[in-house]
Amino acid sequence: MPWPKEHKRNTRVRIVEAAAEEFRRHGIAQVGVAEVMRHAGLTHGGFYAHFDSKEDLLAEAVGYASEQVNSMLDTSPEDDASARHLLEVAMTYLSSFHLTHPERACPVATLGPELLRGSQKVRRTLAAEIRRRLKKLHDLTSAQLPPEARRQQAAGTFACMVGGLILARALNESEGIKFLKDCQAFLRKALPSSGPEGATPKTLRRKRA
Amino acid sequence: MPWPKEHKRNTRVRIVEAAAEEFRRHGIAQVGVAEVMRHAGLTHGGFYAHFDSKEDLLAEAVGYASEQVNSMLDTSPEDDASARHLLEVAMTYLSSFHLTHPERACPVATLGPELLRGSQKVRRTLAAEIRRRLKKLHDLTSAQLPPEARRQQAAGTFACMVGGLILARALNESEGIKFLKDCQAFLRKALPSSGPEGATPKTLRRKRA
DNA sequence: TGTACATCAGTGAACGCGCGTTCACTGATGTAC
DNA sequence: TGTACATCAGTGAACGCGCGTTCACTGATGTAC
Repeated sequence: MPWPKEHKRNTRVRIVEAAAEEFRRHGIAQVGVAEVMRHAGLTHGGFYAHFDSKEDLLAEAVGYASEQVNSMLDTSPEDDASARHLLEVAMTYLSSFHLTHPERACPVATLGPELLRGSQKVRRTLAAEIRRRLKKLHDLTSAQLPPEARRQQAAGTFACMVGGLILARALNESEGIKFLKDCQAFLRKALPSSGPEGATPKTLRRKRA
Repeated sequence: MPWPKEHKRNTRVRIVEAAAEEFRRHGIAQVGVAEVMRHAGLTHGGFYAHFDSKEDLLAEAVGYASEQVNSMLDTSPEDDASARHLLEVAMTYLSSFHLTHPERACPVATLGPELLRGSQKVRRTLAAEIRRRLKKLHDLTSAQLPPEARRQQAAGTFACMVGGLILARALNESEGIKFLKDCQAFLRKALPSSGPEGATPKTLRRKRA
């Protein structure tokens, strides 16, 4: 083998990263294969040695972006505890950082409806990522609640996160940030804390170790 | 004037209607000017006698679609009362009819992020329509609540509506309908009823006349 | 150790299609006489 | 009332650009000897 084993694999990853960033920043139709390749430090001709089509790249980019957001949600800037509450995850999602960095943001919020018009592969990936995130949010709800209540909290919170970010992005920046804060406050009131005493988010943070 | 006065104006409206429907059904990039014109019963050449560009048409189509959704929200299938509660509006928005009819659905949910990449005119129209809807929802909140609570309810409910519909559309139909129902239930619990007694939505319906 | 070689990741010119936009023309309509 | 005319809504061929995709080629690399 004339090339280091991982060389091509690494290049492929670089292309997916570039695509995930550019698609989210500028939209799918607005970003050509050539532009993605340029951002990966390559020329467009080599693209089809890595992917069958632009749509296939898109499907992978969606998976990559979703994974990236999942890890963002798992770690908050102010809180390095490993166990996080549903409410904290929602607060991170509805943060102004997330608002002003579409290139690293949730692909549902940045590309959402566009993805539904993609190939079957793209739609499947999107649906799978949504189910995964939904389950994740569900697992963060209080185990003491009845099953329907947990499902409803996960669904409603997820919806509020996605819709909140999209609507905030459609307004101007300062208006958008205010809108996010209102969504945050709404969820704080809507989501009963894990303890029965109605604790504020601050008191919910549990540090480990 | 060789043609009836309103002839051209009517044609223009037909083009906007066709565009509002096709863009929402298939996406902006997927629907060409020629296709819109065909749906309006015309050929593509005449388009520029009515609009300066596809983007200008899009801006008008967004306004038209938004208005259409506003009137859908103002009238519910089961309730012809003129005064509707915030919760009822949200239930209508999160209905399976709205889910399965993207061509008549809310343009934020069907086109959302795509519109942010449009011309300034498109973005301005979108932002204006969102502010208008937000105000409308705000006015439906209980006047007895403190101002921030009303703002937060309007924002959070709006976010939950938009995000709920988008996420539901990304899942398959039966899964999507379940998801919508969970979002509905979430909002029913989150939104305190106008009366202090915690009435269910049914009891909130006030008929006039 | 050095050199010829085979492999294959990456290059860049080219193709072809779709679509937004333009423009010279057509023909339906109301008006003047 | 009927007819010639001016107007302008609508037609359809054509242009040109961008982009997804293809393909013959290049050249960097590890290997065999």
